[in-house]
Amino acid sequence: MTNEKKESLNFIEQIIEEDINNAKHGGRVHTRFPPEPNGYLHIGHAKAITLNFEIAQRYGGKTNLRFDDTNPTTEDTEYVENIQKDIEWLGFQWEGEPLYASDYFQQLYDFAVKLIQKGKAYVDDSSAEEIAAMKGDIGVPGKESPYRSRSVEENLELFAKMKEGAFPDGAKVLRAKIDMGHHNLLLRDPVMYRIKRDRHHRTGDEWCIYPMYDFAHGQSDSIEGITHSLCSLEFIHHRPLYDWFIQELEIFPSRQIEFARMNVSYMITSKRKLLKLVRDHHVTGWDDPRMPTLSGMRRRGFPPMAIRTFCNKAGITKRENLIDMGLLEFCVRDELNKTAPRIMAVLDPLKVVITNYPEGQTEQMTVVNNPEDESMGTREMPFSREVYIERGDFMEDPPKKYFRMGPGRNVRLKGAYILHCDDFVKDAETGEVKEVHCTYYPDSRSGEDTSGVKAKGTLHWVSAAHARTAEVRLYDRLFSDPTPDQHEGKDYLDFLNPDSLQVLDRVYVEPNVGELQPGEQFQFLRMGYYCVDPDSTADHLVFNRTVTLKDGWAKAQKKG
RNA sequence: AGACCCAUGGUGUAAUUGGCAACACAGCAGAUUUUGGUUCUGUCGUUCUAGGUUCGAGUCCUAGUGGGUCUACCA
Repeated sequence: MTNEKKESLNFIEQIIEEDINNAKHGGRVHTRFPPEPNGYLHIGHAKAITLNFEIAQRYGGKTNLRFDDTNPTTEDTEYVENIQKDIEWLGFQWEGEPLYASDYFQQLYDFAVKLIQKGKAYVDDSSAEEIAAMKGDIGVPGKESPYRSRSVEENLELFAKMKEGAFPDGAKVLRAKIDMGHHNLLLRDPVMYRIKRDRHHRTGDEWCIYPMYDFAHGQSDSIEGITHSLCSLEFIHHRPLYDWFIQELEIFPSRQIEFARMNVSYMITSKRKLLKLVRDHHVTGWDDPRMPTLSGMRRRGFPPMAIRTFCNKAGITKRENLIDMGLLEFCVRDELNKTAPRIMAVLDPLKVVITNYPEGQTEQMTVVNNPEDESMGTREMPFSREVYIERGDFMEDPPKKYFRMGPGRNVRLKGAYILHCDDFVKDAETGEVKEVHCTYYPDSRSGEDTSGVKAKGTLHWVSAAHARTAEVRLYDRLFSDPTPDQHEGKDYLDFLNPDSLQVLDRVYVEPNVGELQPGEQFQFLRMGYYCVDPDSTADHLVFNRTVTLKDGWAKAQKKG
């Protein structure tokens, strides 16, 4: 093996390697990704998914997909399906079939009975309000419930009746008997089971009692033999409870390890806030290309590998973090630069007439598809007397450092000829430049240029007679503030970027792009990366802007 | 108020576990370029504070400061 630089380990990898070295669990590594099927996956989930799957892969382990479906009121199979699709899109495959916490309802019930028999759980008749009132406060001990000292027999009987449906919703709960004075509120006799008669998306009406997160998650981990249960920092206070149940139940000791969730500037990940964006039509849906959801980023054209690279670059620690969205964009560009074929498209067309080019003549110009990857080959582009260039590539009176077209200047059309700009025509009313007149140097053809003419710059272009028309949707960040939901007294909706979507309906695209499939990605030369939207049809092409190219000229201009 | 977690350039993450603080992104300057892209080179800038242990502290100890989390029959 080569002696490469020793790769540094994050703190979770360090724990795992230590466990492997100590032959803990026979050196086995088994992780899980445990979404609740009540919403769409977003960039934050991508981090958890990437971590769980890649870390298991790295140590020859496995990763389960387990739906944490213990709350029938909010959960649905629609989410189950989309979540699976998103994980597969990222390129991961879970071990075996998808698993469900609801598969373990009977086992969980039996666990609860065991705890009752040990005198470690009791049925409480108190209302939710009473339980909250008796909970105490931060720094203030709670009070024990009057039902806390029921006999094991009575508890067993009442719990069985709860299951049979003898009591109305909310009438009783099963609680763990731990310590009402504990400084960790979660250890003040946490609720294990509640009565709820909602129809469950998988078990239907089979159950009317459902376990709470704390009495389902760790137990499910244990049942599946999960060795390292990775979760975000907000569960750190749950760990003593996680461990307490495992110890009292005497079951497989999964270990919970917490890491800081990833925050990305200009993005929000609150399910509630995302839902509101959809409900109030600030976006077109969960898969709107501006959404931080995986389905949104997919539609936007972010390659899954770029998202994974981004998650890895963000790293794993226990600190609060705010990662620059620029890093995500860098990962997207870096990936697309290698993989996306170049085509030419003129977003804001300006007609150029080549006055010395024969009318009715067409030449085929050979253009490389990707200078980064020769194997992607070349294509032919028709060239004729009238072409479109980008309006921004012409200036009546350009400054010295402007490397584009202006009166008297020579500019190359990429892959074609060098043009000399002779004249331009303005609209009498608006003053807008309508047309530019040029002459071409016949011996300057790309690849066989003997003209000796120096071009000021190189422009992309499309032959007017051959161009295809397309709609292009220019997307920008959804919010104008890096942390829209972190401002006191202001709502995140106050920071919605009014220019997050701009629709161009008369874009000219070079003709030889073939049959376009939704999701297909291109670099519009000099303009950015674009992908075919699912709305696109053979008659009406629709492209989404994934991300712009890095633009040194724009930056220089901004500086003035 | 109590408990718990955290603190390294603008941002994020490292530092062979006590031995010359580095990598990436962003920024700046330049070279190359038939994409003002890519690539390449250079450059800017970092250990929260105060004590202590030590030959030696980003790393260990104490205190402080700052930030975060926790009182759902949600997950």
